[in-house]
Amino acid sequence: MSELAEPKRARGRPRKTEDERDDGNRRQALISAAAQLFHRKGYDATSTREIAALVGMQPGSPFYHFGNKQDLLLAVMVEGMKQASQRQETARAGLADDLPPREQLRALIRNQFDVLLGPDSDFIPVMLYEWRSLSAEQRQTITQIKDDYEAAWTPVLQALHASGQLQAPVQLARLMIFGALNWAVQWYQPPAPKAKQKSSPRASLDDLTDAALALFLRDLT
Amino acid sequence: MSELAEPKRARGRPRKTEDERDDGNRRQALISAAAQLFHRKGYDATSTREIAALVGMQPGSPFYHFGNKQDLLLAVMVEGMKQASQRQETARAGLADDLPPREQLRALIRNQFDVLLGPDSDFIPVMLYEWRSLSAEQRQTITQIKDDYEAAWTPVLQALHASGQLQAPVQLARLMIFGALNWAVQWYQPPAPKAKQKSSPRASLDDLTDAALALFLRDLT
DNA sequence: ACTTTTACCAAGCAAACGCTTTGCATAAAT
DNA sequence: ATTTATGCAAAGCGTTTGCTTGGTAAAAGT
Repeated sequence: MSELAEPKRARGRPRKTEDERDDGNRRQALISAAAQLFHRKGYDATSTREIAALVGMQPGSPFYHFGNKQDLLLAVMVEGMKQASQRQETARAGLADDLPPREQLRALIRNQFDVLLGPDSDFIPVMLYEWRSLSAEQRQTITQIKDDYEAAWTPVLQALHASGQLQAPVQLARLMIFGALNWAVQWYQPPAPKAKQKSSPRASLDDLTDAALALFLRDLT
Repeated sequence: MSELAEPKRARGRPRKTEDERDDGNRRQALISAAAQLFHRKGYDATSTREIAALVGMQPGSPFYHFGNKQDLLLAVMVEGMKQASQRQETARAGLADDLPPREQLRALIRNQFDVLLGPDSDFIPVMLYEWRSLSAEQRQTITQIKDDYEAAWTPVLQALHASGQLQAPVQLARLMIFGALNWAVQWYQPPAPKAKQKSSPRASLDDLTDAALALFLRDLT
C-alpha cells in the first residue's frame, strides 16, 4: 500500500542569504569534489551520487551543471591543465633566460612534482590515469592542451642534449622523463613531519627533484 | 502481454567431443580473455558478461571458476607476475655473473619492455594500472610478488652506483626508472613494418632500451 | 552399474547506476 | 508588479551489473 504523502516542508538545509552568493562556484565545487573522488577511487568507481553528496546536493542535481558524467571528467582535466599551465608559465617567467639549462630543467621538474604531489593535486593525476574514460573527441581536446604543456620542455632538453648533459635522443628522453615523474603518483607519500621515520625516511619534493636531475643529467666537471 | 514460452531446445552451440577436452584450461582461457579486456577497457568498464562471451560462455558461468570478479582480476595479475618472473629469471641465468653491470641492466630493461609491450603483454599493464580495484589483502599479495620481482634490480643498480655510472640514490633511482619504463604503456606504439613512417619513425624495443640506458647511465670513458 | 564430481547452461534477482522530468523557491529583469 | 531565468530538490525510469540458483550432460571414480 502506498504511504501517505507527508507534507513536505522545507527541511533543515540552510538557505543561502544574499551576501553568501555563489555565482558560478557551485559548479567549481562540483569539479573539485569530482577531482577528489576520481583521484581516490577512480572514475568508474565513483558515482555521480557520491559527488553530489560531497557538495551537499541531491543525486540528480549535478546534471544541471554538466550534461553527463563524462563532461564532468573533462572539466576536471581542463581545470587541472589550466592550473598547471599557469604555474609552469609563471615559473618560467621567474627565471632569467640565460639561466643554465640544467636549472631551467630543475624548475620544470620541481613544478611538475608540485602539480602531481603537492596540496590540492587531484586534477592532474586524474588526467593522467583516467583519460581512457573520455570520448574520442574529448581525448583530442585534452591531448592538445597536454602537448602544449609538454612542448615547453623540448627546447630545454635540446639545449642539454647539445651540451652533452643529456645523452639520450630528446623525444624519447622527454617521454621517459615524464614517465619517471608521473609515476611518482603511484608510490610517493609525503614526509610525515612528526613521525619517527625509522625504516625509510620519506623524501621531500626537493629531494625528488635532486634525484631526478642526478638520474637524467651528467654534470660537466 | 507475455510472450508464449517457446520450446527451448538445445541451440546451435557446438558440444565438445571427447578428443577436444579442456582439462583445466578453460580457466586459463578466462584469465587470458579477462586480461585482454581489462587492458583495453579497464577493469570497471569490463563486464563479466563480456569476458564470458569472449570465451563462449554464458553470463553466469565464469563464477563457477572464480568466486567473484575481483578474484579474476587477481588471477590475471598473479599469472602475469609468474610469467614475468620466469622470464626475468631465465634472462638473468643466461648472463655470465661477471658481465658488466651495465649489460645486466640492459638485459633487465629489455626484458621489462618485452613484458610491458611485447606480444601477449596484457597481464602486467593490468597489474600496473588496475591494482586500485583489488581489496586490501589482495593488494598485499601482489605487492609482495612485485617487490620480489623488483628486488632483483637493486644489486645491479648498487653496482652501477658504486662505479659512478649511476649518480642518483639507488632507491629513488629504482622507482624513477620503473616509472620511465612502465609509463611506456601509455604512449608506445609498435613500429608498423610496412608503413611509410614519414613523421615520427617508431622505435623498436631495442631502441627504447638503448635510449633508457643512455638516459640513466653515464659511460666511463 | 551406480554414484559422484566436473563444468557448465538457462534464467533471473536485487542493487546500483546514469540520467530525466517535474516542480519550486529565489533572484534578476522588465 | 509581473515575468523570466537560475539553481537546485524530489522522485523515479530504464538499463546494466555482479552474482545466485537450479538443473543437467558428460566424465571420472568405485
